[in-house]
Amino acid sequence: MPMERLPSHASFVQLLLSLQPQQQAKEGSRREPPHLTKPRVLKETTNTTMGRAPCCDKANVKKGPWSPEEDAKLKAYIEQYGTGGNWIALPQKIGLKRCGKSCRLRWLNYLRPNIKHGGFSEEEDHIICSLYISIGSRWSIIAAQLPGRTDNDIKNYWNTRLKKKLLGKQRKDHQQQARRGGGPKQEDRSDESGNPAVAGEGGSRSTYWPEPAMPVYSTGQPDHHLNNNHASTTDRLLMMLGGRSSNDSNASHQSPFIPQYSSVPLPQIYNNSASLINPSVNTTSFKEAMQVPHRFAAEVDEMLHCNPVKLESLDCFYGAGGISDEHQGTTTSESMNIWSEVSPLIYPNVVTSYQGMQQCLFEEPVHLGMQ
DNA sequence: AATGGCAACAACCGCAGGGAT
DNA sequence: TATCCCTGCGGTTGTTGCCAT
Repeated sequence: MPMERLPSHASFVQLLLSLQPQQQAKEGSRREPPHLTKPRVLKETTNTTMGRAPCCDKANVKKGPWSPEEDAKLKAYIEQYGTGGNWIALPQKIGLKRCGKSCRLRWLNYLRPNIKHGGFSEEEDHIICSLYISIGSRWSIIAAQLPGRTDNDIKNYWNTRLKKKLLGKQRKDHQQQARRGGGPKQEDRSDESGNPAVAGEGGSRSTYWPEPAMPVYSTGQPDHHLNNNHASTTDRLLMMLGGRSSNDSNASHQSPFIPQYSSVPLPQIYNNSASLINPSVNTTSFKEAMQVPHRFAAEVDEMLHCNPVKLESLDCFYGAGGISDEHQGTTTSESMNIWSEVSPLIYPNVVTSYQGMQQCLFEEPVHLGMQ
């Protein structure tokens, strides 16, 4: 029985509301990477007297890729009887020498009906990016917005492709800039658009970010800062993430994100988005839920500092040609067509978050340390 | 043809949350 | 209330296949 893949607004809000406690727990117990603590040993001997009891008998459990026979067994059983609410006991019933968790994962990520693999569309790319910006690496929530996609799939896709698209473009720009000793130039764009092969899925391992397809966000209010043509994309990203503008004389080369997260009541930013998604939502909980993970901030920070000057490749997060750039033009309307088909859960969330941040910046500078 | 490097994907691991007892 | 057990999640590693040399 496949899970509900298209949650309603209410259920999505519920999901968001459930984020914070988990996040706090995660942050509080962020552990060292396995390679720093202990090697990933295939534990043949398990200590049953200390620590956590193993979920299954590791010695009698098969690991590695699933065979077609195993797949068939598992699928046939679940389709006929369901999981029975107990994954641990399931492999024994079927006669599979697999861990229950492994069975669950195999079913959810591969055998479950209506699963899509590979071939992520540009729309899906942007949905993933948008949600990643909004909520960080909450892959299960992101997956819930992409019918047929699994969190594992999306996670892999992000780690292997999307992230590299950004980083790869950053490096390219950085190199070009180093060669010229100047800032971003118009020919950068024409070079990309004139070379469609590099953006194709097939082949290129040094792909560039595809042509932006996000809508231009209308803030519905005077936007002194963002309508300033001198406002760099860097500034926009910094503000979007709750940091400060690089035009701020106090801006330093330190991470613009992490200190702010630790000291700024960032969730205030999300007031508007909460009420927009569901007016009845408890905004306090929502605000708490929408805290951006520190790890995400650090990651974006790393991207930024790869090339602290030029961030045009991240324009996809804001809209074609930027939010208020003069040359938004036709690309914007085209992208609007694409985005009109996207789940309304996603776009308003990002847009209103952005709005809220602007508001926060202009109305409550004290919260951003801009006093 | 052989080989090394890399990318993509599948799968595993450990932790935290939450329900059941 | 405390404890146990299961599930869900995110991070990470292992495996496979492709490509360049």
